[in-house]
Amino acid sequence: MTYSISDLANEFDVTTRTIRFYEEKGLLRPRREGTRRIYGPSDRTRLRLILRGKRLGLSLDESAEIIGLYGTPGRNRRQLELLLSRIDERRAVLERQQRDLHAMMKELDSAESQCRDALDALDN
Amino acid sequence: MTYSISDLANEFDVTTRTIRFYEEKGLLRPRREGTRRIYGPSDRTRLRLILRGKRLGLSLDESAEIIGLYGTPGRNRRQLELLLSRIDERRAVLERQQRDLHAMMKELDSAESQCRDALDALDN
DNA sequence: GCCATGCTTTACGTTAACGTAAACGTCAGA
DNA sequence: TCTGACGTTTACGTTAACGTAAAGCATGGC
Repeated sequence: MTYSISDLANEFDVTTRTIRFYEEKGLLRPRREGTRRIYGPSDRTRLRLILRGKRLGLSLDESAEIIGLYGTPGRNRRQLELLLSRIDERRAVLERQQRDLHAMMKELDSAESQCRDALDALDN
Repeated sequence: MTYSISDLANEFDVTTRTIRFYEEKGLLRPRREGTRRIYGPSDRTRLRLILRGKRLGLSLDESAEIIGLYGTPGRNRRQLELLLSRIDERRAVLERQQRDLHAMMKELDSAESQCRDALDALDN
């Protein structure tokens, strides 16, 4: 399965400019057919991961780093241990986000309750 | 309880410039004592909410909007219903973030497993 | 009286993540 | 043959969220 740049742009609802920008930043490396970019399934996956990172508020560099964590398990012990600690760091951030998310959810719930109460009061 | 600008800056680990910037953007409204800014508990809370928003990847405008959702339950039915729909929109975003967060967590878990396996293999 | 500390305003600088426009190649279809 | 849809590179523009001076007021301690 291969994709053109606008295939991906349409599927993920971004502009082609955005996709080229990600390539410029080293996040994507499509092969070329002449001058045209040809994206394979792995490119598509990387794009998915980048955009997921964005929705979580990550910078492109951060997304790049995280994507780098999946994949090459490294060679020597030092590298592996460093990798493990990076993973832990990331997890800590995600766990904090989870708590923040829950807190914000609760506040939305309470705001909705108040809102519904006010509406009920209007209905008398 | 009141706070100076550097009290808050220290507590939340941001610069005073950041706090003044938030005020400039209308997100904070400390009272003044002469020319000095004096922050009360509610200002402190707002700052907490803003920074929580940031950790979730929200822009300052988005945080401002969300903070606006808590508080004034609005007057008429139209306003209340509009408020409810805003709340629903926000909740939808948070739910998506929750899914994204879970997915990324799982991938980190799997990366860690692979990493540990590789370490075990080195230990023979 | 003087100096350090902390506050103030004003203003220009910086970075990330694209948007936007210009100018050009290529290829299938009328 | 020419037009329109799609692709390319190059390059300058834009917005958000601060950073970084510069210059000045106030005040408490030595």
